[in-house]
Amino acid sequence: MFEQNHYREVKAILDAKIEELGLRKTVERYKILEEVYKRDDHFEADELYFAFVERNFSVSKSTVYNTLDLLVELGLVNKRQFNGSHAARYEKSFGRKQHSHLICVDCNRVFEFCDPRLQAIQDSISQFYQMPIIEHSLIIYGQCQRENCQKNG
Amino acid sequence: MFEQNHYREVKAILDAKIEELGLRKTVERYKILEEVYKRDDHFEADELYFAFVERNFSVSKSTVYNTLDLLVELGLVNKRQFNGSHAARYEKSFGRKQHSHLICVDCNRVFEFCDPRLQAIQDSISQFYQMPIIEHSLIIYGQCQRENCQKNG
DNA sequence: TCCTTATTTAAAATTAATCTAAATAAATCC
DNA sequence: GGATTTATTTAGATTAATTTTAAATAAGGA
Repeated sequence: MFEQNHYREVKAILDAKIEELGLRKTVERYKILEEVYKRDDHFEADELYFAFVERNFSVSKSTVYNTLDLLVELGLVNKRQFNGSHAARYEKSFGRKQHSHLICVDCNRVFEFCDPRLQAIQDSISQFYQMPIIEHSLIIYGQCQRENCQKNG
Repeated sequence: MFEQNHYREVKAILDAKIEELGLRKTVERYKILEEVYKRDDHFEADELYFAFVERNFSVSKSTVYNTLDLLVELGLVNKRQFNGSHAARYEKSFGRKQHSHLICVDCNRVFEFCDPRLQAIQDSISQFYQMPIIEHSLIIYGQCQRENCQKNG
């Protein structure tokens, strides 16, 4: 089976960052990175934790939270807060263009899109307010109306 | 003192909606609506609750949460989730243009702006995905760098 | 005024996330 | 390789925001 995700690349990055920062190379950190890069969805910390539980790989929730935070800091993972939902959602970020989300308010399906005009808006705002911009988050809420779309589906 | 907010108008709307939906006109609902329309900030449910406590008007937290939800449903209040912060934030919505937020990641100051290109993006997305759009949320995170800007200020 | 039932309430429960202190295990030293 | 140091993991307790529950209250109609 050929490599289907960017695990090799991001592992190399994590290796380098860990050395640079004098951290330790723990089994958990690499396992979590690997799992994150296997997934294509926008998952909660809890979902990741239970994916491990199901597969009998033992990690604690604390480690899942801590490691996700670390990966976010290192720029390997994005953290987002979607509408209403109390819990934060994560997704891999390496090798992916900065993108926005379109979410179906009925079934919660997530679509990703990229519109260059958003960068233009960001630039204008940065200039107008004379503020350096760190990041932005655009979420559009709509109704996908697919035949199998249903509340909380 | 002249009227400084839209309380009269939104009260009329709430009246109508309450009648239309067969709900009851309770003291709490109008008090909360009034307080929301006195404020110009992006407040948490808790902050609203404590504003009442300080003024010796007794409402329970449950009612604050329930009523804010109701006002959101009726379109009189907007609910937003800003970065990192666990708690949801609310603001009045009547008589206000749809706007986006620019937030200082250091001091949490909130700036509001409006860019017509965002509507254009929304329209394109709606057309491309063939989905009716309910709403959108754009939040830009930057650093305001004012002299009195400081972490958690 | 009485009656029905929507609404409010205090308190308990839930959820997501963080903190704590003890146990474990990387990395370094000899 | 074995001992040592200390970063990391862990289970469990804790916090914060919100929701639920079931009893008490009060709006609106008869």
